[in-house]
Amino acid sequence: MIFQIDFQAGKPVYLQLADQIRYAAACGRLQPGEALPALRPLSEELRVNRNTIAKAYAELEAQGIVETHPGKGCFVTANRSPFTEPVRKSLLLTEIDEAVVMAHHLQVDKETFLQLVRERLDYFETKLEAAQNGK
Amino acid sequence: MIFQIDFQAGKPVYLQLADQIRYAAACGRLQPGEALPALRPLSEELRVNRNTIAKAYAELEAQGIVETHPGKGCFVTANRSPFTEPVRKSLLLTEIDEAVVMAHHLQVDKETFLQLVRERLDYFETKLEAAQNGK
DNA sequence: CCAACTGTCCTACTGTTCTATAACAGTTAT
DNA sequence: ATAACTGTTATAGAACAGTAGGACAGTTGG
Repeated sequence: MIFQIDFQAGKPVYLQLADQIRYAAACGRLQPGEALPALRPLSEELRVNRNTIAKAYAELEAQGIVETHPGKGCFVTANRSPFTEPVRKSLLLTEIDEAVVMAHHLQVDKETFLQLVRERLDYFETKLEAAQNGK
Repeated sequence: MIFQIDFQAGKPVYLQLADQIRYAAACGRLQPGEALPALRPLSEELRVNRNTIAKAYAELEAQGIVETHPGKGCFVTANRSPFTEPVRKSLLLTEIDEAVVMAHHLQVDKETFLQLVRERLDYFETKLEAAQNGK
């Protein structure tokens, strides 16, 4: 379990960490029910304050990706979003539009873009299956 | 030309504005060569400081979407990214992965996701063609 | 030239992020 | 019970990002 923080990236450390955990959960490297590293050990490993780790975990809890239990730890949840169906669809469309708009400005054509999306979907699917069979 | 700022969104105003202009350029509502609103009039209309508008324009200039000329104004550029091909592909993959990861946590399956992406691509394509024929 | 417009620069205030520290409360194994 | 873990809360301070207003410099049309 190793996370990589870039202190010169401009992006807040707690968001970098939250992104990486969210990513790991999506590709099965972190399984539902699995415990995240405790605040203090991880804060030492990443050379970051405890509160910064706690803020990342709080961020993920707000998104329904982990649950924290005082005294026990922070655990990856089984997949369930705290948002209603219309809200989830709206959130996802916003994210998709950002990618589509970026593709336009980077002059990536429609078919190339769709091919990239398929590749990434397959990649995550493969990773997920491998992680589930492995355990 | 009307932009909509949400002061309670948590997202910085200058980024909200940059996003909307980038979006408008991608769907042809803003054409290459067209001038953006001047700093002061737009800052009055949106009830924000001139410098906030200027920061949004600077953000877009760094992404190669607009060019500003002191004394003249800020203009939408013909489509050309300031980044090299590998950098552009990496930027786009990061954006795509964010959407794919979000789809996973929102429990949107692969086929539904792909269908949403196709819909949005078609939507932008249609908008772009309509804008180009209209002018 | 000059008035009215354009964007730019500098300074200041505010909120956020991160750090650091301390004290607190729940859980677990001994 | 106690020791050693877990996360939580509160506080303070430094560094930085976001926003704002005044003064400045380039451009344009009368």
